[in-house]
Amino acid sequence: MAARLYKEIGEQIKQEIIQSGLSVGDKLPTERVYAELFGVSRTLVREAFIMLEIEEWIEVKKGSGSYFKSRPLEHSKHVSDVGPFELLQARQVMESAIAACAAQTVTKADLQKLQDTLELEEAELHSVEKANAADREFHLLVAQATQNALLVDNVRRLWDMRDNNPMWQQLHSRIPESSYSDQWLKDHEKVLTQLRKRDAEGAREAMWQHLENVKRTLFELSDTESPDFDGYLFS
Amino acid sequence: MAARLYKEIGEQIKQEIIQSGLSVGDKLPTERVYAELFGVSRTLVREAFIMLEIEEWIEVKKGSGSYFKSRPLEHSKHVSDVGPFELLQARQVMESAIAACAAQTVTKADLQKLQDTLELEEAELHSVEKANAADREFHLLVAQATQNALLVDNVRRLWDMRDNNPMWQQLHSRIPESSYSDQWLKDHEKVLTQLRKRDAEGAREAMWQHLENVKRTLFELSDTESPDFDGYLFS
DNA sequence: TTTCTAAATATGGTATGCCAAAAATAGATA
DNA sequence: TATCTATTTTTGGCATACCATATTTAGAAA
Repeated sequence: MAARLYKEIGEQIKQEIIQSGLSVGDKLPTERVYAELFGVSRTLVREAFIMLEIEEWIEVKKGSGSYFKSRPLEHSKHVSDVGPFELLQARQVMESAIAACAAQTVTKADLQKLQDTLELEEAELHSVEKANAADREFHLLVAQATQNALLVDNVRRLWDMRDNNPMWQQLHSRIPESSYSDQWLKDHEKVLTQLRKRDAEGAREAMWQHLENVKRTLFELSDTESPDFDGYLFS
Repeated sequence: MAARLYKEIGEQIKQEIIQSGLSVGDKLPTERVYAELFGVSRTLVREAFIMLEIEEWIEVKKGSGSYFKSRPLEHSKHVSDVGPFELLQARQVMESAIAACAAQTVTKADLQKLQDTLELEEAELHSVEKANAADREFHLLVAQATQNALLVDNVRRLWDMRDNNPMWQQLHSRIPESSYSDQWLKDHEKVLTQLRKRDAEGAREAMWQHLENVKRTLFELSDTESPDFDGYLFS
């Protein structure tokens, strides 16, 4: 069976690292040692090392050796494992809180950028791609107004998941045909208005309502035209 | 200069993929083609392909070829790049919103688990390791009560960052000596009480206040004992 | 013409060998 | 003895060559 032999070797080496009680910074056995240990060529061990290096388990130094770097964070849930509804709910919870936070830290420069993006959205309504890009940009700008890189990072992650989710792409392609775009634009305007007022609760409510509208739109689309989404939306 | 040549080649191939307008599922040029194109051996291209495979850009099929899989999510901010204060602020914004959400979806089973964990925290106050683990468990359980895997995932990510952050470890090691632990325990009890009442705003406020207390504690510790943290906390 | 089969080809998989940089060692020198 | 230097050894970097499997092609049979 064993397609991807280097991966198996890489996993075995991970186990070795753990079981041998290696500490961060410690030197690993050399490629040649592992090659002999596993009875394969050094090439394969080297490929396994590259895998571990990409996954940030080890650091490889020419002429010196390879060193245990860290036991990296667990892998996050995979993009395709999450349904659009679950994703939107997460966005609603997070982004509304972020909007409230942003209302207290937003600068004039931030507000200007948001205004520009809003106008861009309006101008690009006819283009699915560009309107979507501007939409994403607007939400990211709100997060950036918090001055907190981790919050920005989380919003970006959620949007990346959305844009990479095949189910979303299918649904999203139908949206611009409808009149929803206008509603979303008004929603964004409301968010911006509350941010201008530095009204935390107002911004929270505006963002919450916006995503509530998006959820409803998504639900109507999936309900009327694609009954095959049943059970998946709520996964 | 260029240690890790395979990484450079991998990055160049990524650019090629983007610029050539390749769609998901499309076949990539063969390893041999890239080898000739870049004027290197196939071995290096193969190593670059392994990198792209680990990063989920491509899928490699023996005898057939390599195929564009997806343009994966951008790498998140690295653990060590973020200061404890920024991390806590992110947790405060997110976890308070999550607590509010959880108040509306929490089950009796969830409440029982939270209660058990709370008792465990109380019993393990003397052990830094175990108290910390129970602390983490409590916050994760709150997130799990939302029934939303993405929210759980985000909380877990933030805690992973905390536990892997060297600066936090340094600060954290001093905390159990103090009386703060008692305060945190009471905070957790308040959160649980609000969840029992299914009071969203109450839960939000309780969690917010809890993390406000943590922030204050951290600030006092870093202020009084470690002036060298200046400028880093607010990065 | 269509379809099935076998040979040829294309493509990734693995192994071996030599190169270059770093580290360790031995010896000279103060 | 201590320290600097030259040399050897260790270790990863890269290339070439051959193997195994999937795909394609050519040709025979229906």
